Amino acid sequence: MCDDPSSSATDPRRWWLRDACSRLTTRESAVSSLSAAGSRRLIRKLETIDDLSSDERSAVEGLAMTERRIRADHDLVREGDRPSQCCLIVEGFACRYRILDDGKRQIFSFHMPGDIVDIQGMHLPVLDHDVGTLVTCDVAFIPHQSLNHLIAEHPRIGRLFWRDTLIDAAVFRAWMVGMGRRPAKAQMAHLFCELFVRFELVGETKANTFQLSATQGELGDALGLSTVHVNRVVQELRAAGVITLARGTLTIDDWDGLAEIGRFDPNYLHLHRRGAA
Amino acid sequence: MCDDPSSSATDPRRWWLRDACSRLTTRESAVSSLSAAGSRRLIRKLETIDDLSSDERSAVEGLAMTERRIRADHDLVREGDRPSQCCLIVEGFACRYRILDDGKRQIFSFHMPGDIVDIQGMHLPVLDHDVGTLVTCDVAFIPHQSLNHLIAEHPRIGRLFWRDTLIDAAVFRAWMVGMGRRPAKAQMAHLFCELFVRFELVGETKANTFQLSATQGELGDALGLSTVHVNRVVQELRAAGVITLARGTLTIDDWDGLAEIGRFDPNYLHLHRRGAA
DNA sequence: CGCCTATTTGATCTGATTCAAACAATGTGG
DNA sequence: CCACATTGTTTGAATCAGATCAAATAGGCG
Repeated sequence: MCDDPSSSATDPRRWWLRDACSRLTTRESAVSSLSAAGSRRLIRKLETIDDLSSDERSAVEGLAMTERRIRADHDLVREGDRPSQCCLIVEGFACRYRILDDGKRQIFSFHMPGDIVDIQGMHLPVLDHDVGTLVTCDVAFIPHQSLNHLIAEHPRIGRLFWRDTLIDAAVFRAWMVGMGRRPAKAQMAHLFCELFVRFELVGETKANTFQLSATQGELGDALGLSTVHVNRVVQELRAAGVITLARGTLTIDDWDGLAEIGRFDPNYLHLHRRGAA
Repeated sequence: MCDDPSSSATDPRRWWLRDACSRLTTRESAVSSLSAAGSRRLIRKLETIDDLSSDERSAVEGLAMTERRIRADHDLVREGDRPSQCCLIVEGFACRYRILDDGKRQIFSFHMPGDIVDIQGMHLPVLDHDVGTLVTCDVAFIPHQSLNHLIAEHPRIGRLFWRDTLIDAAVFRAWMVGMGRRPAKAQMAHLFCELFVRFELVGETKANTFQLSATQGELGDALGLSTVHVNRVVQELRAAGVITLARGTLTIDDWDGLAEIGRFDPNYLHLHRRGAA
């Protein structure tokens, strides 16, 4: 983790984060609690995958969680870490990514309230990529032990986590299609559709609007495009009248049009509840 | 499945498969057995993830399997299927892919003996992509029921499958890095390194050589490149003296050179045994 | 041999990158 | 509350990696 600004500053591969960290002036606030917000978020997320019994819900509420506020552009976990806890996003927006030796970055996924970003750590001892915040986030840390106990007592919840992992992989595949075989405009439209549906599921939309807390450069790192090109494609989508994007707020003005441009078919998200389409 | 050539011929989206299927002159041979070869392959594969006890090994040997020979360019499972069994590759080479509405194809992963290509089907009722053979394959079909029983009796094996799924996702991420942020030459070199390591693990290499049963067009569909460009990049790698590729045989003449070009670091494969590097 | 598919080569085009600079928004300290 | 610093967005111009189109060559096989 990037608690200490100097830790990343000494790592030459982390130049972009070093800059980010050097802006840090105060320490993170570390608040320990059972995080009612955290379990509420997690329950809501799990219920997008399948129903929970009241018994299962209260078991999730019993998870041990330590909630902390993490500033923007800080890592929650790093490649090579051997974590003993999982990170649940309670508020904010985070991403999984990898930095290449030439300084380029590839973002693999975006994460929103309710997402556990490193469930992987429960089964593979060492992480193969980083997870970082894109804005200030409230993050609940859940000991593996506590999760293992939950799953042992409630095997159905274990299966929900497995399904969540598989949906994660399905999202990777959808991104691969965009990067490998689709023009930038379609790829970006598809991403916006995906994010809208996922935000909608966890109650983070207002009408046709949601907070897209990523810069155009960060969108480029996710789509495999340059900042400049992202900007031009955003303008194309604006000109097509399908979206409005300003100051971190994305409004979908014409869902059908956007979905058509992105050839968006939400099947791959394996929604349990009806999607936004 | 594409047992019947006409089934795909009627699907307008399947033009490339229709061509492939129309070549079919004889029916598949369907041989039912307990497939000693299948369980041997599966055991070997699982042991690349973690050790198995002799008890666990014989439990895997007890899995119900029906082995069949499937011709090249046929689907094992299709998007929208609700499979009741898993497909284990016993011999051959297969891939997961998706066809876009403009006829373009994106291949998500390659699969070799020992791989179960649709473990996903055990937890998500409906498949979101296709799986097809690239050459004639021997495939063992294992009922979900039988696998569920195995996992219930041997939870450690269940955890191995979970780890395998997570490694699968790690491979997706590695490909995403290549597609989004690396030049074609590095991306291709990385793929060749990955395939070599994976073939080596399951005993399918001879010295520095393995069968790469994919055309340059298929490699392009995996890398997000055109056939023509694949050809030119292959030639660059040949000229660099790192590989020989002819008639489906890939020889790595200079592992260090190839790994350097592809910035290949096998950590993401989470190998239990020592890799080929 | 003749057919089919895969590989290779050449020429041209284009989507996207890179470089450079202006502009807008937001925040900070005096 | 303004001056200034910082980050993010936008625009323009030049360039390039890789796509596309077209056609030749080479293997593999009945």
